[in-house]
Amino acid sequence: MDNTQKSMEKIVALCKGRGYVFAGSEIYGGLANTWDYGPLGAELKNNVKKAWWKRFVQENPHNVGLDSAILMNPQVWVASGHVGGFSDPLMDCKSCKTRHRADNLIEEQTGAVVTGWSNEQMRDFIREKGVKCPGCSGSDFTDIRQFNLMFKTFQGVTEDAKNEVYLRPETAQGIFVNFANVQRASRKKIPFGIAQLGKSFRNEITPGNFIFRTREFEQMEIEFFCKPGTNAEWFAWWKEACGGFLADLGIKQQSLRTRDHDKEELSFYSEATTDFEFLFPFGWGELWGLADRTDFDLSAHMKASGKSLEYFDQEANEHYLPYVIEPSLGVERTLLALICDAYDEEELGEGDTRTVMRLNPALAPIKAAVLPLSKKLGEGAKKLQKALSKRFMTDYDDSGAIGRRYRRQDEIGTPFCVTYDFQSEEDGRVTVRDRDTMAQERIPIDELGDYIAQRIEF
RNA sequence: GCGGGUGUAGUUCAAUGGUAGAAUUCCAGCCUUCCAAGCUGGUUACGUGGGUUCGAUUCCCAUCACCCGCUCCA
Repeated sequence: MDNTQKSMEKIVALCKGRGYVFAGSEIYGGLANTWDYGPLGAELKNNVKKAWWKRFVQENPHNVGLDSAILMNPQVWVASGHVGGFSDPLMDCKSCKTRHRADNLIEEQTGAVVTGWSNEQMRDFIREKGVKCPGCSGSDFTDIRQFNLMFKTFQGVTEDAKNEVYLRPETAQGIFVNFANVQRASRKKIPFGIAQLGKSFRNEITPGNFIFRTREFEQMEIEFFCKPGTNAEWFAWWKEACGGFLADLGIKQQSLRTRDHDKEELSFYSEATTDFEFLFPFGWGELWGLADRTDFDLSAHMKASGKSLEYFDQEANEHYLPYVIEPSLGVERTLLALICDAYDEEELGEGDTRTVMRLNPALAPIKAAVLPLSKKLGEGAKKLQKALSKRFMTDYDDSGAIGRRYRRQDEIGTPFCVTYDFQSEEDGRVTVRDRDTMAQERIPIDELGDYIAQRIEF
């Protein structure tokens, strides 16, 4: 089944009903676009982050980790271009009610380069040249308003402009400003990468599609520093690595595509950009952005801070400013992609269906559920669950018929259901039922932990 | 933010100017030796705030949230 045939409503309902994702601040009527992760969502999210960290920090010989502050010196955002460039001049067409970026309209229709223009200059220019609305060809626009995508807040107790700080709109800058620190402390040689995982905030004009685009989100970013001239090679390496990681997470091949940006679409500082796009029920959406950012960021910070961020290559006996390959992945988007891909309604015949989340066992929130066949078997079953919980997230369910309990676990993606029956008391074995194949196997209780561990390794 | 649409149990859907019913889910009990069985009982809803009215879930207004577009991006 293609993901576009799946119903986003059903997926959202399941997420809410079973404790993956709740609407934020719900008892107060909610707060737009905020989502809270329930018991299962918190597990899944952690598992995704752990998998990423394991693959790209723990197992990768080049990379090290970092956890930098969300609040940074405002000059960082001036240097990075976010204060000036991370805001859009928007205006609405009064007749057809569509919204447009003033700078884009001018550049498209007149060829004029508007860099550095004030909003008033653009407004007057639009009126003078009769720039038209692409929607209705009219030219009756509202005034231009600036939408800065960065959240502002105040550091310290007084709310004056001096203490104004921003919530970071990306984790990347924390890496760039620590480039020299990390290189020195870790004694890493180029090529090497710095990985960081954390929250970022963007005051998006139009968020939406459940947890796909939110104003508060978590990123998994790597800045990979390499010698200028080797960047294309490393870009190709990372493209491979990103695709491999997504495949290993369990993203289906037919749900994924890559899209290389062409020259016109590229950011002015980028030599190459590839988007990994996922087929959500609402269409293709970007999951992972891979960009060759040249030395744009380090060079900007070097200029603005006056501190050298050059790298000295002992072997070649030369100084240079490294180029950067940036794979930037959204945690919530990955989570949503995994859930959408895993969601399945399976026909069992005679009108009977079961909802199954075919999550990668390594990522599943609950690894094993212990289900005593009868409540009378509670003592032995609870003992078993206690032993398993030393190693894995487990669940225990003795309520209702056994079939119903299997279905509950199917719905939340638990890979293994362990049934403790009357015979278990005698022979010390339990029935392990596989979520995907529904096959059953008798396993000795003392081998159960290893049995599960082997099957959930990432 | 602008335009359009929508708001009744966790979910899906009723009814009504006189304060709401069902299915399913969930919980408890009985029964039950492996895939949503059965029986009994139970919890849970008119998004929020005003207005009109003797009385509003129903009519009006505002607000909040969600969905679809515009725009942006991980």
